[in-house]
Amino acid sequence: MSDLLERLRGRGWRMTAQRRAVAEVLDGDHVHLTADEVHARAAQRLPEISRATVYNTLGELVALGEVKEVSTDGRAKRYDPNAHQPHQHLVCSGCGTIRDVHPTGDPLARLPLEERFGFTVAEAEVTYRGLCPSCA
Amino acid sequence: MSDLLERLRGRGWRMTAQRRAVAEVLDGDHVHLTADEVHARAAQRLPEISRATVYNTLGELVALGEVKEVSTDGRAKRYDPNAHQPHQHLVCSGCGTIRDVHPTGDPLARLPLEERFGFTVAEAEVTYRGLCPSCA
DNA sequence: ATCCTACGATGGACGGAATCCAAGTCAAGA
DNA sequence: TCTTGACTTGGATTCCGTCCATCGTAGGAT
Repeated sequence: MSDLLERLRGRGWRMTAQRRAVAEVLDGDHVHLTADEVHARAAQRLPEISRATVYNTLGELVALGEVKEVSTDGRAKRYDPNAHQPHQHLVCSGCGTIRDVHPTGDPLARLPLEERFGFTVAEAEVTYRGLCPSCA
Repeated sequence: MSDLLERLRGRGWRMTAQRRAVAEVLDGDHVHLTADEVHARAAQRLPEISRATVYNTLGELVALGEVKEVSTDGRAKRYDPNAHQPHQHLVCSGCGTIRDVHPTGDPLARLPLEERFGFTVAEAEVTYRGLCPSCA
């Protein structure tokens, strides 16, 4: 149990059993769970927890920068607890598994000013697609 | 791109008024329309065209590689008729509009071998996020 | 320790996007 | 022109996620 709960408390989070359950689920393995999967795991500890609460809590964690959202083509969003280390994703086109990867350099720097069209560009998200060893 | 219909016919596509209407919508400006927008524009020519047909046809065009799907967080997918020229996307977090952009260098080259975990990496998709001039 | 109250939780209704399905229609080869 | 299987239709359905009115409770105040 890391200091995630401590950080949240320090930011004025009102600590409830539900929020603790969700935070503890995400604090575990570095997998990329959907909101429903988070709900299922949280419900093992706290059977009455509602889906709405899980969505609310995930949204708050994202807003606080403790968790990142990963949107995978049309399916349910996934939530990535590895938010403090910048990284990108490698997705297997066969089975859909996601791995965190760390490309070199800053992808933002690759977009020249004249290609920004007046946008205030905040981030660059890179998704590598391919086949994992077992699907190849 | 006006030979799109020819290419499709050459691939054994049965040419119907509905498919022609959808293909002609995409053959126009290089904007990134949602399925509903494609439906609305196709319906100007062919008032009774159904949403299901638009979805079917878009799916077929994607499978044929004539159109690319662009999934933008939580919003409706957009369809990119510019499928033959490699490019990346700049997305406005405010209104969802998408622009094609051309970063320098090859994003694939930035993923070191030891970060590929045995995957056969086929492509890198980069999404730049920010605010467009009117949303800023 | 107890009280208060504003913030959080609940779950059912709701909404948008996309898919499914059974029935009707029609393009195009014979 | 006929035939047939591919295509179209629109309504129902699923999947994800949000909204909302109501109830519960964490934690500061007393």
